[in-house]
Amino acid sequence: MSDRFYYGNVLILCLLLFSKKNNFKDKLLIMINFKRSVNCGGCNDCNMKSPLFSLLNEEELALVNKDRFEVSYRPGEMIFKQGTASTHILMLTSGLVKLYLEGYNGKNLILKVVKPHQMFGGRGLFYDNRNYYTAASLDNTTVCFVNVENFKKCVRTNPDFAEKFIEHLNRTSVYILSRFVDLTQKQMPGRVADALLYLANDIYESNPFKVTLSRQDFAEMTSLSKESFIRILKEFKDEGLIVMNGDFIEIAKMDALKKISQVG
Amino acid sequence: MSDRFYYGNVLILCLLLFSKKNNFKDKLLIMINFKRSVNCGGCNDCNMKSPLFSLLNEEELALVNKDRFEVSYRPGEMIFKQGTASTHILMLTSGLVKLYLEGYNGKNLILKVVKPHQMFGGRGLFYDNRNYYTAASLDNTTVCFVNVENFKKCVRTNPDFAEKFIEHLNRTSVYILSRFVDLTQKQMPGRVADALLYLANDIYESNPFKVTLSRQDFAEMTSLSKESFIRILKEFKDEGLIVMNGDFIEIAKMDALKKISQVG
DNA sequence: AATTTTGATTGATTTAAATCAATATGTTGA
DNA sequence: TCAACATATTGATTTAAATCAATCAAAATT
Repeated sequence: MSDRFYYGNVLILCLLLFSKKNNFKDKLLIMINFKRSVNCGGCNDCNMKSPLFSLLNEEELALVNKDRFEVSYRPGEMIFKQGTASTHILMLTSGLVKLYLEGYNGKNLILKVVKPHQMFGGRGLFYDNRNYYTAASLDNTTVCFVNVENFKKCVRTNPDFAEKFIEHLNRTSVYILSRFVDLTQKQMPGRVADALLYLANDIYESNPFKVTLSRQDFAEMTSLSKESFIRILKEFKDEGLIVMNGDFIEIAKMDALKKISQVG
Repeated sequence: MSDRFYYGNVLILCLLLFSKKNNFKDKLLIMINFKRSVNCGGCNDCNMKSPLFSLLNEEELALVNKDRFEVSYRPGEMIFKQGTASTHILMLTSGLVKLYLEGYNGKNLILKVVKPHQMFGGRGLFYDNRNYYTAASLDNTTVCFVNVENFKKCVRTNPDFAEKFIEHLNRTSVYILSRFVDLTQKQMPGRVADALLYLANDIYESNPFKVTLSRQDFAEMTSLSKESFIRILKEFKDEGLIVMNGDFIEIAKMDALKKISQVG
């Protein structure tokens, strides 16, 4: 655990001790007893960081915590595969994960990138408990596995939790719908612009940003061939829209790129 | 109301009077007091026909029934529009409805076709209560509008209902995901085959079937231009895969068409 | 019945993007 | 340090599908 991370935690602790929000004192007691790991301090971490898990009460939190476990992955490793049984809801503790559909002739389609403290998996929940996409690490990554049966119990006992979970499902769906239109109707420059804006603004939340995606990943994200993606990227570079430096990409003309994204 | 429909109802009534399933006697009492219309006998109809609404108890059913109303549409009429507030969950009582995304330059993308006793709307539920697609009638259609606040109350009070609703959301999502891959990876013949198989097997559930979709609708369903769709359809006809007669299409070689769908 | 309008069909042409092929650059491992 | 391999880039060519332009057929309107 880095020093920065440690001091950050201490700061949050102090702030919360003086606030009455979320029954902090009670939660503190549970926290001390929870299993801890390198990457998180038990479900209380999520309880504070995730708008979903913060809705659980002590008892529910303990239930979720009971069977949870963490796994680390190196870049490129698969976390779960499309078609297999969905036995856990996953929470990304650190790193970056890609969710993709395995299509025809070995062609994949990256649906979205997951960043820390976001949930994934569970699309088959209450349906047929299967995974409908594959998840793979893009980085050194740690993932927390929450038993799906325990999760389901919480959905049943806690209406706020159920509502928030439905919100999560719908938010993801709505995002996928927007990508659906983008990939079927925009042409190459618009789709490449979308991918760059998505990474800078939503995923890495910095500009310039260091990409851990391969060109192949980018291609699967924009539903283009690798070569076509590279060509458009080069055009953007030649036009001064972006600056590339090693693994870093900087969006130099944000407004111009947004315009390309909108025009399609 | 047609005679066939009437006798069908009487038959169901008799069968249920002798069964102990679903507290039928209690429900009968409510039924008599419920608002009735040409197309349905109040929410009890749904209570019997929909796997979702059949999970509601008397009280919840009465709540849902309180503010519900029915509207009829002629072919082509819009039911709700993408971007507007989602104030109701809708249940199709008769006819056929297309759900489509409004994309760029007036191009639409038909997500799915809804058939009677299926629910639609509510994708923005618990999220931002907006409609993320447009719904329009493909036929003479009647739709039952259920107040979204009443629906939400049922989700909170009835965990079985909540679970079934999540199942519905996930089932739809999973279908959309499969279409996502199909439309971005298959080429024209595969997509046209998909559309024909979908209509015959899932929507009209008959072969031959009478199409109420225009060529433009087909194009928006396959993400092709109208002309390209027509060309492939003609190819299929020339090859004897399908037989066309007026508004009717018959899939003559089901296995061959399925093969084309799979190959892409 | 004649006319206008709308939707469906067919053909010719253009365009976007994939594929194929070659080269370059970077990484890993002996 | 250099080979072996993977990944990235660039160029030439092909292909799939859109667009453009007519024509045809079927409704709707006068």
